[in-house]
Amino acid sequence: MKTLGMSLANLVRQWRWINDERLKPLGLTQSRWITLTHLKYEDGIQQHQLARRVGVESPSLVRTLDGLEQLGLVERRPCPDDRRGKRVHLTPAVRPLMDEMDAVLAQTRQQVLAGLSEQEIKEPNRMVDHINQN
Amino acid sequence: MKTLGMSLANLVRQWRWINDERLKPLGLTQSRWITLTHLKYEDGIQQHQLARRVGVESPSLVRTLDGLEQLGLVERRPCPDDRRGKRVHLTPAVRPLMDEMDAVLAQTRQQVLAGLSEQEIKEPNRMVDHINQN
DNA sequence: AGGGTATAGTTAGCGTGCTAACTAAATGGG
DNA sequence: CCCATTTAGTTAGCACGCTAACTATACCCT
Repeated sequence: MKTLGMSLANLVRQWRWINDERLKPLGLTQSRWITLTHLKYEDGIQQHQLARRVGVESPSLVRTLDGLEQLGLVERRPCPDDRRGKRVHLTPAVRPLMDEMDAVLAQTRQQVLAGLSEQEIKEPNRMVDHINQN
Repeated sequence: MKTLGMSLANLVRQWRWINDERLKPLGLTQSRWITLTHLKYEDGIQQHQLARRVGVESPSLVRTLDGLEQLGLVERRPCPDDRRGKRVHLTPAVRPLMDEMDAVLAQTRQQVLAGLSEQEIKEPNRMVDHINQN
């Protein structure tokens, strides 16, 4: 009596649990490491764009950034060309964490995906794309 | 810069959003309709067993059942052979909702899965199984 | 230029998952 | 038989998603 949707939801929660458990010593939670991962590739990106990349609404990101800022891992700076906006920058303090974080995430990923082929791994993306057409 | 895990998480959130949006008029939210779906197949099941079926911890289910009980859709009755336990029963009031709920869920499911083969649909379950071995 | 609309960020508050800690009842071993 | 451990349910409080509503700024159109 379990549909695909329920199974997927459980899968996502377990995946999250594994990462959270391992990254807890670093003070990182899921929303935080996802945000850092995106910032690593687009440091200085504007806040609403970052929200889009991460795939959450603005208010969700606000709280995550508040946490990261308190940890001193991230900095919000005013946007030079738009006085409403803020650019988000990584601080030097984040460097030591990054490598360890990446290692943990890679390990989890490998563990979860072991035994699945390239093609099988790409399948869910088709579903995501399909849904996005609504 | 989006990993499979993030894509899956987004997919699950969107799926949930679609169902919640359509079932809102009935007073149902995700945790509620999932619970009802399981109860439909095992009416009178004990609370901790129901939590296992649904795939959540006991405290999560407690709150969901509180809500369903307030709506008059569900009833907690004492367990005859264990004075600690409670059995969860559907009430007659739930009947009119059931059909509509099933229709909405089936429609969403079809919409999300359109264009995917049987085999592709079963793929995620392999992942779930794999993770469960940790 | 001035006024309506749109956009960036925030705050407030809800839904739903979790763990930790508690009570009451069952169970098992000396 | 009694005490220690386990189990069922609950409460309290956190993480993180959302929408609604607010402020400040930008933009656009007459």
